[in-house]
Amino acid sequence: MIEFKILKTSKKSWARLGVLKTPHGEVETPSLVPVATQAAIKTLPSEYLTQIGTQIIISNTFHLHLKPGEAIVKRAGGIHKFMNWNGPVMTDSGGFQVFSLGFGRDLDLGKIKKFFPGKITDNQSIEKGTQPKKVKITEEGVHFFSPVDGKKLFIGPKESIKIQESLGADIIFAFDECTPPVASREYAKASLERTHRWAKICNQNHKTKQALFGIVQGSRFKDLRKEAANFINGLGFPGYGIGGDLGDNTKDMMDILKWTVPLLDKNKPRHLLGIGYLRDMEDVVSHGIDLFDCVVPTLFARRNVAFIHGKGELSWEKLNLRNTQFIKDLKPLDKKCICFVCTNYKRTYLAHLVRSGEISAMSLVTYHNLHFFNEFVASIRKKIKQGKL
RNA sequence: GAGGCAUUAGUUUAGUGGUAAAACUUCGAUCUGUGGCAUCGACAUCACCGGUUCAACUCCGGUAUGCCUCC
Repeated sequence: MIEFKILKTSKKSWARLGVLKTPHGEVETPSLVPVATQAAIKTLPSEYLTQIGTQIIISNTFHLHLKPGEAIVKRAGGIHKFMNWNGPVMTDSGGFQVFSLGFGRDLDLGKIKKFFPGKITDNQSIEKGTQPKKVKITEEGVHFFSPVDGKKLFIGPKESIKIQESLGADIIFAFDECTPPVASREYAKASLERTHRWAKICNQNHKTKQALFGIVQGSRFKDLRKEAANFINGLGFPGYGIGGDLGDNTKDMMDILKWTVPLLDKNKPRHLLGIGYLRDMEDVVSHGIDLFDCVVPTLFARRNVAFIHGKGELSWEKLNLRNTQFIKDLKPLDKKCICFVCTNYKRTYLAHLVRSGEISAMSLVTYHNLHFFNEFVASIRKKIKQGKL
């Protein structure tokens, strides 16, 4: 079980400061949840997570089911022992893979709509009844293929819950369909109704003391989002995820939060699924979000992009360590950063590692980026505490 | 000295009588509940000098350089 304690509610916005208590420790909220898809923060040993301010991580049902299989994780004593991380853990339900391996793969697009020349047009939309090419979505669940070996597999609400119970995370998510950003209203409505039926099934089949979060879908449509928030709120989950496509830009995303957040039980934590640009973080928090997971700090690190302090407080810059200028740069990665990497390594060396294809480049930048993001969120918490947000 | 073959992007190679293709490198950009450590751009007076032709990187001759064979 979890317990969510709100320490302070902002008078200026919907932001709040809280503590989320789990069987594996406490999380100060708002908090970033780094992504450990395959029970690993890529390139980083679990021991390092604490020193970079990580309080909770999220792993993935679909991927762990494929490899190594939940039985193996259970046999090892559950996901915490399996990966030697004794802090709080969430598992995503596999609902995102319905999208990422389905329409996302077909159209080569992410869940925030962007213009991809030649792939989609402005007015293209996915109509009700359409299926992705390789994934088949039915009333009972979803027929997937394994990205590892192409093998077919089926995951529905019951299966997802069962797998997540075997994995043993502190917080688990209901199985949903993450809808594509080009879904028509009719598609989104039909999908939402099915996601709601699945949410009920997840709730009924859930037997353990793990906290099961319901997920609010509804795409970019106001009435559907409100309907979703009301419905999910009515099922009595101990927390909520807000997922699916979140419009075309930050403003749309904020609109969606404005529609949904007020309809959710204010005493329960709200998790914004998959969102975490530094650019949006204050906005997201001021619209009432307590937790959010994002691959940006870790994924960008492996693409040689480091995030560093900008001039002011809560300002930042992006550094592409591949750029020529850094090979001769004797400055630390981020002179305002106190992390292990910034206090010990110079840009010239990191740039060299990047150019030489040394694996440690990814590791060191991942370490720094997570430190930076965690510190960034800590500054936001401080701002709420001081009444500035 | 004679003969043969070769010379195309930084590198390694395609290719065609109508101003060039790929991989890697280099330069830059992108990435939001992570199938891929990826994706998308940029970068060449086709060794040099002549000739044939409406048109030559392509055909012909010469020069240079390299490799091979023979004397």
